[in-house]
Amino acid sequence: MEIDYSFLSNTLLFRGTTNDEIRAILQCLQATSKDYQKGDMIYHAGDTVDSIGLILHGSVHIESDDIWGNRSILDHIDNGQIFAETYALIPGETLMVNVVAAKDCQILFLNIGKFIKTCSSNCDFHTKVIRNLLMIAARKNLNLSQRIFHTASKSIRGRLTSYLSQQAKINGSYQFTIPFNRQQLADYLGIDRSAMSNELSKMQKEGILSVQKNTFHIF
Amino acid sequence: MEIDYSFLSNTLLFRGTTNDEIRAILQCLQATSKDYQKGDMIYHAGDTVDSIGLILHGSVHIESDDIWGNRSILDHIDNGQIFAETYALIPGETLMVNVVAAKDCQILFLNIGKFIKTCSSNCDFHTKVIRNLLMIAARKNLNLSQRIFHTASKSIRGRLTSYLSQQAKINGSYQFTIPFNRQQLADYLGIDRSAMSNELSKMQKEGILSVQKNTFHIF
DNA sequence: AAAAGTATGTTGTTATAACAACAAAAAAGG
DNA sequence: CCTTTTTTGTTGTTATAACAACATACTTTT
Repeated sequence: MEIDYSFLSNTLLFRGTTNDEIRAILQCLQATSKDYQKGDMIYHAGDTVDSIGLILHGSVHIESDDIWGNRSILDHIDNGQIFAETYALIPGETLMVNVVAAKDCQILFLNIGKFIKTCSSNCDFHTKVIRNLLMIAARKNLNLSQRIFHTASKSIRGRLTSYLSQQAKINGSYQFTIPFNRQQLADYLGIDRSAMSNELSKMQKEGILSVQKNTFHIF
Repeated sequence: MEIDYSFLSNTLLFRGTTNDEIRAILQCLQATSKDYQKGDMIYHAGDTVDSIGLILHGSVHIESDDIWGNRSILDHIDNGQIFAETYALIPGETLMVNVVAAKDCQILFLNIGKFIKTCSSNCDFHTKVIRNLLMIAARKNLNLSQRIFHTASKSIRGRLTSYLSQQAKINGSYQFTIPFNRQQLADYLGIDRSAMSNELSKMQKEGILSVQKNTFHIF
């Protein structure tokens, strides 16, 4: 397996490690890589896993199929990011979701479950990876909490204002651009797209905000 | 400060550490304890924090006040558990919620932010605490993901079946008892209590399930 | 045991969001 | 540049959940 160390050392997981350390860690983590074609299922709902996936090339979707067969995309994971770390860390916990290749991709699998539990060599670089994992988990936690927060209101208006207020705060400006199109924003907030469009129109008529494409201006 | 080492060594954060190690860790984490009376605000929304709280006695609520002053309880943290770890780990991130004493309580504050960033002594017991923190974060992650999952459906029926199916699976039985009363379940699923009661009645009439208090039986 | 306080179920009304269907605008492709 | 596809906005209808108000059951207190 050809390893691109400079790529890995720029990922959140390996941040702050040297090439030598990465080499050692990959050994510990029993790293293997595998290629997938767009649409391939990488992990199935119901699987138990002990390896996280790190995306070397391409991207994946975290998807959920409900009982009626409706597929919804819960998350998009890009190049350099990891997935399934929660499930790899908690032994025996079954995946609620599918992981599907969004593009052709190459995944590096790292057996983190075994690593956490049994790898005895408590060297410096072990701690680095665990710290990095902790920071990734904390960040993910924050994102999940925020989403729950923004969907707490029962009205479309309430959810929009919650989300948009936060975006304004993050950007430090009443004018900002969001990383979603309308459908994605509606999915994120758990509401119907057309109803949301309608509400945004009303808010513009009321003079609360203005929108051009993904750029919002709150008054 | 009197430290109850046997209590601490039974918490998830200090699991697997000896009394001597706990003593050293508390030093590193600049541990201080403080007493609060029921209703006291421990952390305010908008604060930035670098210390996590570990509950020595009592319990706290994670609360949110919306713009209209409606207070909703997002989480209940008990004796031995920690709070604010996400915010302590991510520098500069402001709290979205209030932490309020649910009972008279004693909180041990641990400066984890500084610890993660600057504490240089990478000893065995440091790694233990970080590992424990990672496991706590992963578990929290899973809980948040599951809540998002159960609130993904737009109908009350859908949310109930999602939640109840999972409970049945966790308990390995079609008969199980949930840790919520009706109001708490409704809050968790983000729906109106009376509407939920109504839906549960319908489901019972349809012969899908039966309920007595918090005990469900799915057919 | 009575009284007060909570929790739960029931019902009817109302507001609102989902849904469907389409038009208009924007982006992508040839 | 024209065609096709995708995205967004608009409208009307319908289903449904929120809400309010109350009755009943269950707890807790004294």
